[in-house]
Amino acid sequence: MDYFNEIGELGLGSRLKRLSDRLMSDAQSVYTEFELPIQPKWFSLLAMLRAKHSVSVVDASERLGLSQPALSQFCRQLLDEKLIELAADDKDARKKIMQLSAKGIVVLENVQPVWAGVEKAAIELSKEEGNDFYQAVLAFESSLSRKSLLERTKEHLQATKNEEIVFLPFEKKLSSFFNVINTEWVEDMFVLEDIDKKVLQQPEENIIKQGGHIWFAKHALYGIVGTCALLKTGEGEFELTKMGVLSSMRGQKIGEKLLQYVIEQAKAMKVKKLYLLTNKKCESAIHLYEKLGFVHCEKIMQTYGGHYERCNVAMRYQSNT
Amino acid sequence: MDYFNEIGELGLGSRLKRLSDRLMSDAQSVYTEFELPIQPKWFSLLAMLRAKHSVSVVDASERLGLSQPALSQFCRQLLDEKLIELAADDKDARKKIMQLSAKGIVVLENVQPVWAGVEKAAIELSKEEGNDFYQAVLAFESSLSRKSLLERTKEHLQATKNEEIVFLPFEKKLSSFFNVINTEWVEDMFVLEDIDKKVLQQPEENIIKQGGHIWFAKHALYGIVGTCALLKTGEGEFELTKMGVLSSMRGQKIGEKLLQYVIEQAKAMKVKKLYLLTNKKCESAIHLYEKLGFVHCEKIMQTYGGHYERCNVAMRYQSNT
DNA sequence: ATCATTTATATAATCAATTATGTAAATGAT
DNA sequence: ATCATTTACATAATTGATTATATAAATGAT
Repeated sequence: MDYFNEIGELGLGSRLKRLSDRLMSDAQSVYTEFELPIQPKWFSLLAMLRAKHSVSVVDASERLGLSQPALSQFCRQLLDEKLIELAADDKDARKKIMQLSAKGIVVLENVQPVWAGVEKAAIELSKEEGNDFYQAVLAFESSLSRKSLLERTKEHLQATKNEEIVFLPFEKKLSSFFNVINTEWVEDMFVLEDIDKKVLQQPEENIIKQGGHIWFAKHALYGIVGTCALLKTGEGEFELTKMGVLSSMRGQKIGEKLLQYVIEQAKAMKVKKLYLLTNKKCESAIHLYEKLGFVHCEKIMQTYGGHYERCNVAMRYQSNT
Repeated sequence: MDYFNEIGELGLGSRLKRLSDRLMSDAQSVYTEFELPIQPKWFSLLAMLRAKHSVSVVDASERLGLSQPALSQFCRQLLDEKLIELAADDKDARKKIMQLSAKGIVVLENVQPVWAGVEKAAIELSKEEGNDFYQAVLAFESSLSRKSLLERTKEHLQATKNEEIVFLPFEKKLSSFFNVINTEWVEDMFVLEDIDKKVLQQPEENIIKQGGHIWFAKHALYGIVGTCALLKTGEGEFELTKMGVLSSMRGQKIGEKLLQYVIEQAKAMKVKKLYLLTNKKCESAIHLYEKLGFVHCEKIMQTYGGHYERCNVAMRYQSNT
């Protein structure tokens, strides 16, 4: 079964690639079948030389929409086959003017009937289902040259790009995000321990069902890009933990907005004690905690510091209102 | 200026290639612009994994219309990026079942909005000129799968393939054929001498204007494939010379038909003496001459043999009627 | 059960294009 | 007139796919 039917217009590029490969390979077979002494890749250049008599390398590359090195190579190959000859330009000594040799003229004349057959077949194919595929291609190309796919895509996405971050509460289907976003930064700074894996892989069991909370930061364009949890460690006592932002999205204040949101939620829930345990290596995080109202606290360290191997910093939220 | 507009449907394959390259490169730019951590070439596989959950390598290659090694490589690359995981098949230990990893699921979710933007842009582009380009592509694909371009081309050419050879008298625009066809075999057997070049490059001056004749054999499918000249060397005296058939067309009795035709023409012109000068190396040609009524002749050798450096065989046509 | 054939995947070699870069000639601003 | 920039082309390195081929597992005929 053909999967491209299921992804629709989104797969148009790959689909066209497949289509053109099919046509090109059929053309290749025609050349083989009728033992024509030319390669299909030369086709457009040879057709042009037949009609226009002479072109320079760069000129041809522009007209055919191929790179200059590609034409430079065709030129050499056709020279080897003696199908073309080079002439100098009167005004510009850098230019190489390609033109058909006597042999080239003869070969092309003789290839003509086969090309005519391919053309008839292509026209038949193009018109078979009522509409004219060839005309549709021309129309599509002209739409494309008015405004490229990239520009159009950007326009469609621009609107969403600057939308605010929104925050979502835990849902089962978001579990993977909690795991992946945290795994990324923990592995980056420490070694992922078994206790980490357990919590990250089963956040529902280990956080939510224990009375804790998890939130996610969602960007309109990039989806879920950050997460943060509150682990319940006693009545009205919560440890802020597993806060992370995708590395590709850092530097956009997403962490700050997320932390702010979590603090607001904690306040709304009338949390009595909000604290966190971390490590000196996490400098930028600590800087952020300090900025939003967490203060270093020896008492917290003594009470909870032992829970984690890598803990050497403990902070408590100090409401400044 | 775009040369493809001038060659029409014949250039459809190359044109579609260019079009798909443009779309793919735009897609590439979208990925770069929005810093998505996936490569465009993975797109169709990832889209499939997102929808279908799991596929084997060969299964995916068939559904996507790519080769198995291509999918095998995508599989490795996606494994390196940790976007997929491999599972074993219960029944077949050879199979590798690909499925998205937790990271893969997260990345794909986050890529989703961008894909949606590309899709919107593609739909817009496809429908901009009234008709629906996407639908036209589907229709074209279905026509193609009913009967390929190759099959259709063969059908169109089959009719002409078995048509008879026809013979044409000299025309200025056919000069190149006289030159190229003869140059090919002469260079193959001997060294092309200055006298050869002169006659071949200017057949009108050196043969026609001297009262001689040139004919060409034309194949319906392959065009001009053979040529032969009668050089006037006296009143009612003609030397049969410069007879050649394109090497790619040998073994199809074209030489025989051509020689037969030239002999008929000579008879119709009431030629008194028809002879030829050649070299022992040209065995198959000599065999043909003998078959059609030429006999070895010492007198011809003495009279005309000195004209050519490489002449060591002389023959005269002996009408057998 | 055994052996030949087929199937699933991997690896190597190849191909047709690209991008990046270098060289020489032409252009154009000072 | 001179020098920096641009243009035309060539060459090297790279990419993204292919075809050809090898290996191991499964299938199926005897």
